Parts: sequence; C-alpha cells; structure tokens
Amino acid sequence: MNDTPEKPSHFIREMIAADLASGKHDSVRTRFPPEPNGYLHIGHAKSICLNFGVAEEFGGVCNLRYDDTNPVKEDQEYVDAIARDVKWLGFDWDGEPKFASDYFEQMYAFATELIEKGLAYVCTLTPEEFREYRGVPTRPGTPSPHRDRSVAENLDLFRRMKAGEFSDGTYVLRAKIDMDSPNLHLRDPAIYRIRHATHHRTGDTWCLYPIYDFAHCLEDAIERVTHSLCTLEFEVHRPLYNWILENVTLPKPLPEQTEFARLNITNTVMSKRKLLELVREGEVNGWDDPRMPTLVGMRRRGYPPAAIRAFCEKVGVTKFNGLTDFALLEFCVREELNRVAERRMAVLDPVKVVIENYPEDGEEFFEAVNNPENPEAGTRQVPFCRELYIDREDFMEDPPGKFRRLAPGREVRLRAACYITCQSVVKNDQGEIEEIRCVWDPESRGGGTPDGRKVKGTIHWVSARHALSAEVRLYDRLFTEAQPDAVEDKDFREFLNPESLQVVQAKLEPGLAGFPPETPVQFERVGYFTPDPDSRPDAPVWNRTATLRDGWKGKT
RNA sequence: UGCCGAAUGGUGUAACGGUAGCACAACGGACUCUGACUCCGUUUGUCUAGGUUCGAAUCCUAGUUCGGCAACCA
Repeated sequence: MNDTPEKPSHFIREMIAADLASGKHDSVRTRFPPEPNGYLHIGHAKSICLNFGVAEEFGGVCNLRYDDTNPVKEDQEYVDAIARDVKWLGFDWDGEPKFASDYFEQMYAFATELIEKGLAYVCTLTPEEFREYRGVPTRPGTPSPHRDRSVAENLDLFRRMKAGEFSDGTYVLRAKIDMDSPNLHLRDPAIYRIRHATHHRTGDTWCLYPIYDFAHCLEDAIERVTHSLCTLEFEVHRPLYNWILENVTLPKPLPEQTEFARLNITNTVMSKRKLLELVREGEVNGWDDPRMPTLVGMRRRGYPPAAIRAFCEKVGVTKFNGLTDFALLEFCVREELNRVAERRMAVLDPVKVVIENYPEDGEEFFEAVNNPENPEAGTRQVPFCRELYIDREDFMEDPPGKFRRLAPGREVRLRAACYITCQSVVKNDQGEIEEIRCVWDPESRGGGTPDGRKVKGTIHWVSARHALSAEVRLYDRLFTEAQPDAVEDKDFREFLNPESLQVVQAKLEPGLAGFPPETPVQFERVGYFTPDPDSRPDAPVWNRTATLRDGWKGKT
C-alpha cells in the first residue's frame, strides 16, 4: 500500500529498523489482534495500517488474530465483519486468520507448567475478597490463604476446573508473582477463570478460559510474532507480559510489546461500548450508519479506503494521547475523491428556471467533462431544454457585491452549456420565488461567445424534463462537542447533533442513473456523494460523503 | 496520595547537542466554465525554574500539567 510517497519515520519504524540492523530479529512479524465483540472503527484502522504497514515495509508479514478468550462477549458476526473490513481497507494477512481459541490446549499446558514450577496456584477467594487482598496502589496486598497450596493439589484442582466440577467464579488460577508490587497487575493476577459458556468456535469444549494477560503474550509467542504493538493502556501490563513469557518454555527470540497512542477524533466517540449503545438505542441506524466512525459506516458514506490509509499515515505514531481534528480526515477524503470522482450535476434545493426564448418542445445536448483531474474519464452528453432546475441559493433578488451567481439583469454561465440572463421572477402568494424567467444567448453554446465577453459566475443545473428524482441524505458530525465523552457530569448522548442527518429531495442529471453503492461522484459545486444501498431502481438514494470546501460561505 | 507514561503554534507531528520544519485549520491574494482543484503569502509554538555546554526542544535536577492502571474485560 505505497500510496503515500513520503513516509515520515516514527519511533516504531525506527525500533524495527534497529532490531533488524542489530540482528536481534532477521524478519518481522506483527499482528492485528481484535476481539470479535464489535465492529472495527477508524481507531482500529490506525492499528491496522501500523501493523500491516510496517510489516510490509520491512519485508515481513502480519497476522490477523482474533483474541477470542471471552465467550460471553464474542460472536461470529463480528469475526466475519472484521475480516471484510481489513480487506476493504486494503490489507491481507499471512495465511489463514488465527484465533486465540486455536491455542487453548497449548495455553492450558503452559499454565500447567507454571503450576509445576510453583509459579501459579488455584485460589478460591471470592471476587470481592480477591479485590480486598490485592490492596490499593499505595498499600501492599495481602497474600491469598491459598498461595502456598502444594503443586499436587494445584494440579488436581486445575484439572477439575477444566473438567467442569466447579461453577463460575468459584475458582481461579493465579500467577504467583509479588503481592507487594507497586504495579497492581503483578499482585498475583488471575490467569484462568471458569465460564460455563458456549464459545463461538470451540462450543462447549471448554468451561475454563484464559485471561488476556496470560493469553495474549502466549498467542504472540506461539505465532512467533516479533513486534507486538498495542495501545498505551497496556503499558502497565508489559511487565506481566514479559513475566509470563520468561517463565514458560518458549523458543527465542520472544516477542516484545511496544505501546503507541490510540486515535481520537473530534466530534465522535471511539469506544466500542458507546458505539454499541448508539446502535442499540436507535440513535443511529446500525453499525454501518454513515455517521458512525466505523469502517462499515465510512464505507457506506463513501470514504475511500485510500483516504483512510492516508489519514492514518498523516496522524503519525507517538506516545502522546492527542485529539485529531476531524477536518484532517475530511481533507484526506476530499484529496482522494478530487482525483477519482467523476463529475455530475445535481440540484439539492431546486427552483425552476424558464428560458423564454427557447422553443417549447426543443432540446439539445451539451458535452461535459467527466473529471478535469483525469482526462481519461472522458466526457458525457447532458440534455438541455426550456425548463431547468438550479439551486435556490444560486439566485438572489438583491445580491450583495461579491455575489457571482444569478440575479435580476445578470448573466451567468450554466456549467458546460450556455449563458443565460435573468429577466424576472415569478412569486407565489407567500412571496416565495416559484420561477426564474431568463433568456439565453444561442451564440454562447458550449460556454463562450464570439464576442469573448466574460460572465462572473458559473452555476450548475439540471434539465427539468430529463431530471431524475432522488433522495439525498446530508450528513454532518454526529456530536456537537469536540470530546462528547470527556465533559464532566454530562452523558455523551447529550451532545448528539440533532442535525447530523438531513434528507432532501433532489433533481439529478439523467447520467446519474444506475451507479452501484460506493461509486464516488462529485456533484459539481456541491460535494462528493455516493449511492446508498437503500437505493431502488425507481427510488435512488444518495449519501453525501463530504461537502466541497466553500470559499464563499455567504460572504458579502 | 503509589506505579507507568507523555508534554513543540488552534490541531496532529518533525528535530536524535548546531538555522524550530511539515501537514491540517484560519486569514489574505492569484487563477478558474466548479466561489472546487492549483498556486502564492500571513498569523500562531518548544510546560516552568534551575543546571551542564561555545551552543539545549534535545542532556541533568526539581516542579507543573495531562493521560493510563485498583474486571475472574480486552
């Protein structure tokens, strides 16, 4: 995926380069390890781009590995969706997708090894007692009364845990490390717990499941991962990651964990839990709602994967937990779309224009360029007749000085067509403009005149007789607050933007019929749009991906 | 209050003891058959205080602020 020419370095690239140069590793293997308990979002995209990206850059590979160690939260639906999203983003994993559950047998053996070495024990403290004994950061913990059980007894108990003799929450296996450690994660952490639950892959084979800290490092080691990249909140887990690996029998070199800052973007939320709430409570129309920061949402909205990759590259990789402006994402989206999207014309807020000196039943076609950024995209024929639609905001009865569009007595160019001059307006009883009466200059066919006179503005239009009607969904940021989940004493839902979705009935040029979803199109002078899967042949629906930058914004 | 980590313009980043640069945003201008794109320009920054050094964003000391950690979640 080398679509960004300049790749600024960052500490992870430098670390890998150094590890290769020093001979610490002779190849690179990373992994992207999602838990299949929700849909992937733009934050995951950063991790995907990093893990797959650096592996590729250094001639290595990246595994897709599902961290499915908690059957009560995970589901096959998510497994499938995650694989689709990773591929859509443009990456491919090494071999088959991997699953933590593939290693349950090996992990059980490693746990047994720990017990045999006197480094793990079965504890029957209740969860409440467990917490009490652990203590708090400022006070050391108290050893569990079961800490010194014999190896034989631990082995027997652990076997019986696996055999299903005990109920959930009664017994756990704990690593025997240091109850006085200032790092809570080292105070004899639980590594196995009992869960009589059906796992989406192993079914009812197990009633005993490993906990993240025990499982994750072993998954990495089993797969011979060299660089295990994760987010900052796992920094304090690193000593435990290393302790486990150093205390069981494993081939060298061992994987090493390195942490980087997760991605935050303004005016959205990134936690899977909160996104799930929005879905469940009907605040959005599913995980793939185009307002969601999920990959499926962005895809439906029309964000090209290349734009998301470029964004992740621009955001960089550091240990600083920042907040990236949504405008940067939009910039990347526009930059890509400007290159690839074909141009068409569409009128979102139609008002009728009548060309008085054009024959009632006449019609003709004008040739329009499909993409000025890409001559190979060719041209198309756009029909023209006596009655047209233009956007209401392209006309003003009493325009301010810098207004360059249509107004009484003013001449403008119709994009790719001809010049028209406004003669008068027709209003209804409420004083609203119903019709704009114009005359055209037949000499201006093609967009210029023999006398070479200039017009101030060019506006887009659609032939009324030939126009397609369509529903167009206009999206805006989901939240009105930059950090909706970081405002004290406020629930993030209070900042939902009531105007995040507006639906309008638009008029489209006929050439816009039949595009499949995810086709990027620029409605000239308006924005980038893409067909929604809700479209039916007789009722097209378009999503606004992004507006065009507006250098005017109603200036006077 | 314990441990871990991080602080560079409005935002995100670069610098690896030697001219604080890039991108986004904002603002001005040029160009334009898209008020888009493109081009040019402007504004704004090294958390604080000491120290080392000819020279510090960078090294040292102390402080400040922010983030993370006390699920049998990941």
